[in-house]
Amino acid sequence: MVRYWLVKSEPGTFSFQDLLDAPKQRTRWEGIRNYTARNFMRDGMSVGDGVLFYHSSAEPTGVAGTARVCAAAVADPTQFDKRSDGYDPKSKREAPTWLAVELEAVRALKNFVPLERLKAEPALADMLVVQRGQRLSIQPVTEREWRTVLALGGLPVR
DNA sequence: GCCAACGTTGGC
DNA sequence: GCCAACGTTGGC
Repeated sequence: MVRYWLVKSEPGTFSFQDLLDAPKQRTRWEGIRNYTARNFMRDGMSVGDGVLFYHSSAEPTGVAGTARVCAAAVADPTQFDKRSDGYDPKSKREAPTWLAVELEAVRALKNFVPLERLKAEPALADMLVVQRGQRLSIQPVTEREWRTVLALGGLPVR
């Protein structure tokens, strides 16, 4: 069953263009340190799921492109790396606390869809990313929301 | 840079 | 197990 997701990234740290430029256009989605987001990766995300790549803390904020899950969640290596911001001294190698899926770029939206446009779209009124105070960095997206965002972005909906 | 909203931590 | 304090997120 294919599902849909939205992931947030600060483009100053890792933008959709960075994903397009990455080897094989893939990256491990490491550094997630929120239990709800981790649980989505562990229990929800499957290879092939569609992903909206959202730029947060940016000018403008909004959806820049689409990606897909290309590998299921494994232990996030940065939790064991003392030099990493994501280092977690409480996490044990035999029972890792934090996980990371792998994402692969699919394509940039033809038109970047700003948050303002998402908020203005009645079909997206219930979408998590437009809700006030919603800061989850990995969010489930309904098929209808997925189709609507792709249409706003000028991509054909497969 | 501000600050509202939220998640996590830790004292009790 | 409660909840105040704290740190972080992220829009503006």
